[in-house]
Amino acid sequence: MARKRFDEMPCSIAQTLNLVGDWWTLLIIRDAFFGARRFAEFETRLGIAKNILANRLSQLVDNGIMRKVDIGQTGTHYAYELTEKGRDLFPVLTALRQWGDKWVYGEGCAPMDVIERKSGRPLARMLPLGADGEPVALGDLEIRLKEKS
Amino acid sequence: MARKRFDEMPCSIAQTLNLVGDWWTLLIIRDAFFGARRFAEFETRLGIAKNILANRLSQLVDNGIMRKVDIGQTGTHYAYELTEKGRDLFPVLTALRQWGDKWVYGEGCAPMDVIERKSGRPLARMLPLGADGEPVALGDLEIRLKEKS
DNA sequence: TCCTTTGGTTGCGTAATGAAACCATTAAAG
DNA sequence: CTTTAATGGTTTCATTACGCAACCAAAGGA
Repeated sequence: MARKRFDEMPCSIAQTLNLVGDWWTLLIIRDAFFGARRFAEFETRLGIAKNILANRLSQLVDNGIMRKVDIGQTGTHYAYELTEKGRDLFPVLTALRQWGDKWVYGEGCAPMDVIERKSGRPLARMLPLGADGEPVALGDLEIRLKEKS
Repeated sequence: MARKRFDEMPCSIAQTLNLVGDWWTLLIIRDAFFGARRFAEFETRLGIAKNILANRLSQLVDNGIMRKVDIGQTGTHYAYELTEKGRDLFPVLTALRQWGDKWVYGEGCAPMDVIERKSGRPLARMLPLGADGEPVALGDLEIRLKEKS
């Protein structure tokens, strides 16, 4: 049967995965962060089939995560770029990358570094912090579900 | 054809998605964080088909993200629990949740809050920080690819 | 004028998904 | 001791989505 949707799950994680949680979508967004803008660019960088790419890009545009800009004079050249909503996924990609750096490649063996030009150093490891700015302990967390109105 | 694998992509994001990037896997991990341990618990919480759940759990165990523990005396009761590698995905889930809180539900309308007991307040918004502890500007980043040895 | 580039769409075969039925082992109930 | 239920799956089968390749239309360039 069709892929199951998580639409009805009252959970931000499920909802987010519903929008960007498929095999290719986050990689498209990654390449957009890394500078890809054109249809053909995404195609060759990712090695993705054209129909899948077209489908995913139009979903991303529909969901307000990317925007299709008509460049060139008459309408056969387009650029796809991230909206603010899309750029706001940067923490998600960073968390994924840092996990892979540590657990897939091992500390110091990652195939790519993301460097802050200002300091010349890599980004700090992202950790969920409490209100006081200290890393939280998993055991100190409490999930509070809201009543549905 | 089969789903395309990202095995060969030299990128921590692709590698991480390869391990946890499928439709159900991150939701299984989410429920593990929220206290689910038994096969049937995951099944009813998620509404997932048994074959898919069995498949995903065994993948997670194979990849070292979860561990299958024999509870009960003789071997018909098992608990699935996160390893350290799995618990280390908490930043990923937090980033996904916070994005959905903001962009799907809107600030203050999220269906669940994650509260730090110590302070009684929700976690801070996760942001990629530079080496100096200040949030990074997207424009100030540089990707540095390592040569393959 | 013809050829190439861009950005797709269409068909088709195959793999993965999801529902339901089935099953073996063990605990619990009577 | 026999029967019943629960746990944790496996199997079967229909449906869907993925991936490849071929095709295509509009615009630009030679």
